[in-house]
Amino acid sequence: MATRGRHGERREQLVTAAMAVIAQRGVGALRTREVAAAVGITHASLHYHFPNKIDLIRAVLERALHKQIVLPMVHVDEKLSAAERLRVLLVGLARQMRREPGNVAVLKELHQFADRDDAVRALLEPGIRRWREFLVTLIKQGQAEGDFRPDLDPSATASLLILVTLGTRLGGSLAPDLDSAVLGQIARLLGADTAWNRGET
Amino acid sequence: MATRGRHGERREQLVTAAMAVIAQRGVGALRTREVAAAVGITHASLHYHFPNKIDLIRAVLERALHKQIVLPMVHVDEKLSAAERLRVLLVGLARQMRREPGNVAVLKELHQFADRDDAVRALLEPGIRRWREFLVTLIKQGQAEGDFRPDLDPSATASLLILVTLGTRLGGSLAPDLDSAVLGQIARLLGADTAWNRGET
Amino acid sequence: MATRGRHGERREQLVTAAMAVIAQRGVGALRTREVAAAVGITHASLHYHFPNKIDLIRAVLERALHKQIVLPMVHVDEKLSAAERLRVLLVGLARQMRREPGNVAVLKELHQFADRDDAVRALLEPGIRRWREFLVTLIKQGQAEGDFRPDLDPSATASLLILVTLGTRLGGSLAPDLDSAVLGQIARLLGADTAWNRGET
Amino acid sequence: MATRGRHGERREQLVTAAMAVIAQRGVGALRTREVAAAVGITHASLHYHFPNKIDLIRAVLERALHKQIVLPMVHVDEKLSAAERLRVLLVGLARQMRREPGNVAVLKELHQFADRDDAVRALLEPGIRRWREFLVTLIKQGQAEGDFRPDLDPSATASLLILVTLGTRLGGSLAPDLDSAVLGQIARLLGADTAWNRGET
DNA sequence: CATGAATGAGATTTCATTCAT
DNA sequence: TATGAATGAAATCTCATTCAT
Repeated sequence: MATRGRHGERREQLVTAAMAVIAQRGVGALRTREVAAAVGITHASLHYHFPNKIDLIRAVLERALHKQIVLPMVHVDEKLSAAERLRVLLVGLARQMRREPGNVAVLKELHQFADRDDAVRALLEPGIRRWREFLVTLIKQGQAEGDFRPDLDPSATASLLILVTLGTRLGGSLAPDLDSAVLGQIARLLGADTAWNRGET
Repeated sequence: MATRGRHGERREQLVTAAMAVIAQRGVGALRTREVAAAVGITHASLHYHFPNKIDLIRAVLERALHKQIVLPMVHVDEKLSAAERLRVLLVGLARQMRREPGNVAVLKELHQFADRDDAVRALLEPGIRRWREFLVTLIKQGQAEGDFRPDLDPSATASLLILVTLGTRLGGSLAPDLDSAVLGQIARLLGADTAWNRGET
Repeated sequence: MATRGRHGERREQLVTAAMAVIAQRGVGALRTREVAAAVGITHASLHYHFPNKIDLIRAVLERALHKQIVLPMVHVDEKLSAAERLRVLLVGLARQMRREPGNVAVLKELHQFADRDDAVRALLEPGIRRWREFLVTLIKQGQAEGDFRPDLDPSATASLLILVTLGTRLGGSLAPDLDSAVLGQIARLLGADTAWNRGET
Repeated sequence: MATRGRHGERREQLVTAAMAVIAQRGVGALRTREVAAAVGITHASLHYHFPNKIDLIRAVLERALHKQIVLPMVHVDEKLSAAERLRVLLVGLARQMRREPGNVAVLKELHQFADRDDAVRALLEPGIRRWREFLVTLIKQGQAEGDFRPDLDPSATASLLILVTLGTRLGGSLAPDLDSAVLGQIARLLGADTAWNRGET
């Protein structure tokens, strides 16, 4: 409220700067001074654009969420089979995490935040919910297409996959890589006797 | 190994108090004063037991790690089959996480910390490494005993399971529950045609 | 050069206040809170002008040095003979020290400091070096003008005079006064049979 | 009072340790903990030997004073001429300062202290007074023996020499060395036409 | 003589926030 | 929009000192 300047170029610069800091050193290390300085204004001026520090953080969250969850789901080629789309999705996720570690770090930080900030939580939750719904649909389709084992519980399997992505995203450098070996193993586990179970990654 | 003290009763009290704070409000909200007050001493006195705040944090980590990772691994009945031991382990983990959410929260916080504090990271890393080794062994045994699919890549599967536990642990309230549906699904995925795949959760 | 500020009025006030404290009770007794209060701001505000306590101390030193060493050298009447200029300089020094004991005390404190703070030392050293060069020149001129004994080693004599001034400045209340008896004695010692040795202080 | 243990070996060790710290880093950096640790006891135990920190400091002072002022005066060969004794004294002082910089540093620190601690001052003052008396006597003797200029004002000259020694002692690394050139110059200045003025250092 | 434990009284520094200009 | 100046409220850390054992 009363937060958004008209076209808000400065605002965007500030969000970008803040995101960089959060990615590298965590929300806990976010200093308004530093962010302001990064775009060439005083920390006093930052408060014109974001009355509170928390508003700045939320703006960062919005942006990160958009890039990491919304975009991937949108961009999968709709002509592929469900099994292939799942694979493409996971591979893409893994690749993007490798390419934009900053984004991941930001999300990680914000997950942490979500536990105690309801507003942040409210932003994060629907993202996960949609992700789950998407997976469930995908799994059912895959079963219908005969690519996935028919005895899969779509919901439980979606949970499983969500846990895997969360583990990857939040485990940081301590988590095992979501590399092709692991992705292949997932494929083989989910696959019906026919398709994935016959062989290739 | 830690910092001081033969008896170290006070030290333990302080660690307990600090753990509670971290669990409820995060490392970022840890205040030495508060911790000290919680056990009835001055913050100056706290510094007698822990010269630095970070030493206190590390002590908390050691404890949480011990309870959450070391103890579970130790307490599995060695007479069970590998498949059953894995299930027991996962069920136990899920149960303990439900029973001691504080511990989980602490670990979550400290995972975050690990990315930037090498000392903390050094404590966390071997825990994960041993957990992985344990899983790999278990999977191989399960395969030898005919309970797990022979085409499982033990290492990749271990990675997968680690990601799942990390996801559970770090996803917090946003992560899907590691409930019996999910555990059952895991069992069915890993199982050879014979054992787990024939039936019960 | 210092730290901040175009106007820097507050900065100057703070330096003045700090100088007073150092003069009366020593650098060791300098408290940012006290200095800030003396000019009517909070100690938090002081840190706006001087990020570190040490920056404040250095600013004090700069000022004291200027007043005590630079200014006196500048203000000697150039029309006098070298011998008379030396006497004027020493008399003036003695007088100023009597009039502004604060300044002396500050310099004394800072001399102490210089042994362990390179930045302070770097400020103090050129002052001494220029003082020495000035004395050497003066002595040579005095010799040329026939007022000083021709067998004086200008450098050694300069050292001697520096030691005397240092002794005066640093000896504090325990040092003998640099009074007219002593100044007269110096004059007589340096003088050629002609000039100073003939008489008055 | 009530400070001295019976034979006080520990006491001496503590004084030695404290002296080392003061010499290297100044009284301001003296920490009871450190001193205690240096002799292998706790800082709590130190307070058995020295109820107050200031008592420790005073003990250090007593020792330093004794070594630096009392001892040199005592050990000059009484068979020499006054002029030679003065030279021996100054040379010895310079040499000792070069050999035991720690002692000098301690004295320097304590001079500083003296300005604000009357007890310390009371210890330092008689040392200087006796030093002055000694010099006055020496100068008079030297005049009587025909080695010093008869027109020297013994008291003023003594002041001068005291200032020189103070300057040397307190100027620290910033002061000119009291080397043979300077000592020679002093000799030539004081010398009657006969003795020192004729030539050699 | 010595120690472990505790304490009081600070000291410096950090930082988001406010506000007049 | 932006800034300089100030502030409040903390937070961590230091250190001499005390005292029961």
